Amino acid sequence: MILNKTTEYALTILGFMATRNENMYSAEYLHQQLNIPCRYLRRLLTDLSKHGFLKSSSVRNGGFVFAKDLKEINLALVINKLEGIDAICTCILGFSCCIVDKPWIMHEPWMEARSKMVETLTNTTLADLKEKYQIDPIKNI
Amino acid sequence: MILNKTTEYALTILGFMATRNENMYSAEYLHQQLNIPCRYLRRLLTDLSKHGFLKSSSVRNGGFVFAKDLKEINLALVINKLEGIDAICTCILGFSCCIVDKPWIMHEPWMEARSKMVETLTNTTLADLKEKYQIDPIKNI
DNA sequence: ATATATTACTACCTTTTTATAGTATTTAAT
DNA sequence: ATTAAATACTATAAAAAGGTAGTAATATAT
Repeated sequence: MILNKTTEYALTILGFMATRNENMYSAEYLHQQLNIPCRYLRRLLTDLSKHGFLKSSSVRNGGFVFAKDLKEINLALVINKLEGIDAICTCILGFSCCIVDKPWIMHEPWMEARSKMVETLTNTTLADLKEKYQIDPIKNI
Repeated sequence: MILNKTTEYALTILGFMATRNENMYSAEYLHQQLNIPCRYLRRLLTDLSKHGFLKSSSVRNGGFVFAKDLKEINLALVINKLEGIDAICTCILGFSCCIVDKPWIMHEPWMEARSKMVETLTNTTLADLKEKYQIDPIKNI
């Protein structure tokens, strides 16, 4: 009931980028700012590009920028892409031992709890975070 | 944002036990019914006893029964005991990279989403599940 | 054209989680 | 006292997640 590290990193990266006004973020820069293991961070940035959140330019002074409008990226979307919630589960509703004709006893309370969480996460976009937490690039710490 | 297997197993076991009317559940019986790896299940049952949810009797015709009233066991409690949510986090609020004077940008939306989930899970006890899903021991499948 | 600052790919290592195996312990029924 | 049906303990194996290293690819500034 907690995010895994990879997802935590991804949210940290996207949240950081969303609340600054740089026009390009290199892996090296993000590594310095966010204290995420360097090589793992790079791999994750590539993944975030493949997932369509970022686009990369591997050129001098290159790095990563958002591939779409911040309004279009909500937190549930990021979590789903990274944790593959839809893909992993044999049961469309979330649990391996939960099958259609003999559902898991915990199915209903769990899904109720989970859907409330997902609702909140879906309603929060990176644009919302930017609005709330934007950091002035001049006194950028 | 998904439960780990161990927690899933634990909820499955406790939910199963809560909705039947046997007076004793052996590891072997639970294994047959729930399709959880046998040896792992046994260890988990011991853990659930140590956590105070069950009590065991290692005697002929022994097994496991609840150690307390079903009303006193809510789902958040089980999850917390198994996933050690309180213990793991250096930040009291849930994230390793989130420190008091420089909180994680995602802190607020994540905590809001999470607390809604926890609220629902806290409000669901095994007694509620029993009431809703109790299975007649005669036609017990 | 070349050098350079960057990302991309692939293989591998480490740590954590999940699962198994062997043996010891418990205690009621006999 | 012995047997037997159960759990308890400890070590280890297998699988998954997290992290590292080396090298290739990209394409612009020079």
